[in-house]
Amino acid sequence: MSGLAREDYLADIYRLQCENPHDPVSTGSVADRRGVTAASATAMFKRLARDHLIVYRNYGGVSLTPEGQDLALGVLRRHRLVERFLADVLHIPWQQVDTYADQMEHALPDEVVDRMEVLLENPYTCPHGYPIPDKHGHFAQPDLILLRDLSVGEQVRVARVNERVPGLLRYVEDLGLMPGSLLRVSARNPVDLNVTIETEGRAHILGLRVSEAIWVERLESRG
Amino acid sequence: MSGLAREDYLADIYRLQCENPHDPVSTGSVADRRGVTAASATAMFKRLARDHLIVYRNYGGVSLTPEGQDLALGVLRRHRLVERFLADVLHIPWQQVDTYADQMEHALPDEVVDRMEVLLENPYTCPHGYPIPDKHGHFAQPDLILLRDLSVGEQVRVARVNERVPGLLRYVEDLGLMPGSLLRVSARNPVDLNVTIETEGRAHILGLRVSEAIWVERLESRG
DNA sequence: CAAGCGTTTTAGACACGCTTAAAACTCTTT
DNA sequence: AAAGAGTTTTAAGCGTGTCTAAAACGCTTG
Repeated sequence: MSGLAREDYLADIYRLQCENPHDPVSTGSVADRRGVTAASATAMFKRLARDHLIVYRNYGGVSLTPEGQDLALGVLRRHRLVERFLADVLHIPWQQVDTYADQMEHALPDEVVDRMEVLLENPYTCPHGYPIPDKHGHFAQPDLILLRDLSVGEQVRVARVNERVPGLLRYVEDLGLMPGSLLRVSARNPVDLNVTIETEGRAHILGLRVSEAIWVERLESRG
Repeated sequence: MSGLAREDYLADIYRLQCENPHDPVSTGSVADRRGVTAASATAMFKRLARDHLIVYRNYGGVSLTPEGQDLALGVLRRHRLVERFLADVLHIPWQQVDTYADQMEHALPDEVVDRMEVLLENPYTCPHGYPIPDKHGHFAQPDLILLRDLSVGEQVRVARVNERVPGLLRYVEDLGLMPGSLLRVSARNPVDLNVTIETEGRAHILGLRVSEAIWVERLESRG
């Protein structure tokens, strides 16, 4: 009845769609993300398409139907609320909450998720800065820029850190660049694309792998 | 790899074993408890026996191996800690926590369960009074008596209420007979087996269905 | 435009977990 | 001891979700 893996596929399709909104999501990218073979992804696509949760054309990738997107947003809501819960209530390090939330998110009754939301006082992002959809699938979409794309001298606040880049969370924590941290771009190297930033009085040189995994928001300018 | 339903079967076999420690657990009783057909239970028994988690003889019922019992106790631990968590932290009514915990218990990583235990300050019973095994499967086994078996005049404390008797939790709550409540047996009817009790100044007549679903402990008598 | 490479789909297989229907067994009852 | 009732097991089938190996496709390159 329920279908356990289905929702995971839908959520991953949604995430991939967001990362690259222009083209449809390829079989291989979903298979990679889920850690299964392309053949398995194809088989799942057929089931999801049969149930009108995705649109699937042979050799042409997939996209979510409105119905599929609703389900995907529900999974993301559960996932990110659970992450917040694990971090804020159970004090589990933020490096681990994504993995744990992946395991837990399917089994949680709606009422439990809703009560967690109340307990947490309606957070609107997960600990890594991704938005938490409300019960109707709505969520804030603030104007964020990749750290990679900043100019020298800009002062910004860290808003989001990609939780699926191996080792990044640990690294970012050591540097004091968690969501909410303030930083200033003090230099850019146009050849190797390194970015030098200053935060809490210390300077750090960030490579491309890092600077394109961190989103920031410009500080409100007055006047 | 993991096997989702397997653990449910093991836990239910354990529960049934406790209810009737003398004979082995029958196929039908497990099937009833799990809400599946006897054929399904038989099929699962073969898988569990193949993996040395139960001992299974054709037409002869099943019993847990030490390994199977360890797993079963782990499930019970998770189940009852989650119940406590749902009741105490998320304030979900105790009538519902058993159902929700059933859904959640498989998906919870050990670390999450352990942190819940710390947050709850190491409770040793679930909200209905069943003991919570520790990480090694050990748990307190206090001397409890069925309310059914009390004599007139005895003063006792409610210790445990069977959470799987339909409607009982609601009924018991209305009567003020939650675990911890004190009561005195004021009469017994030897024909219809009704028991009359007094609690908080009010008297109630309890039928057999109720009196054999509530365990009590005798109050410490001072020497 | 054809060759070739990488991606995707098909084909065939398997484990899990469930079903119904029929056969086998056990136990009680006469 | 045979009959019958109730329980349990077998048999056959279905959906999910995965795999490997082989075939089909599509795109880039010579």
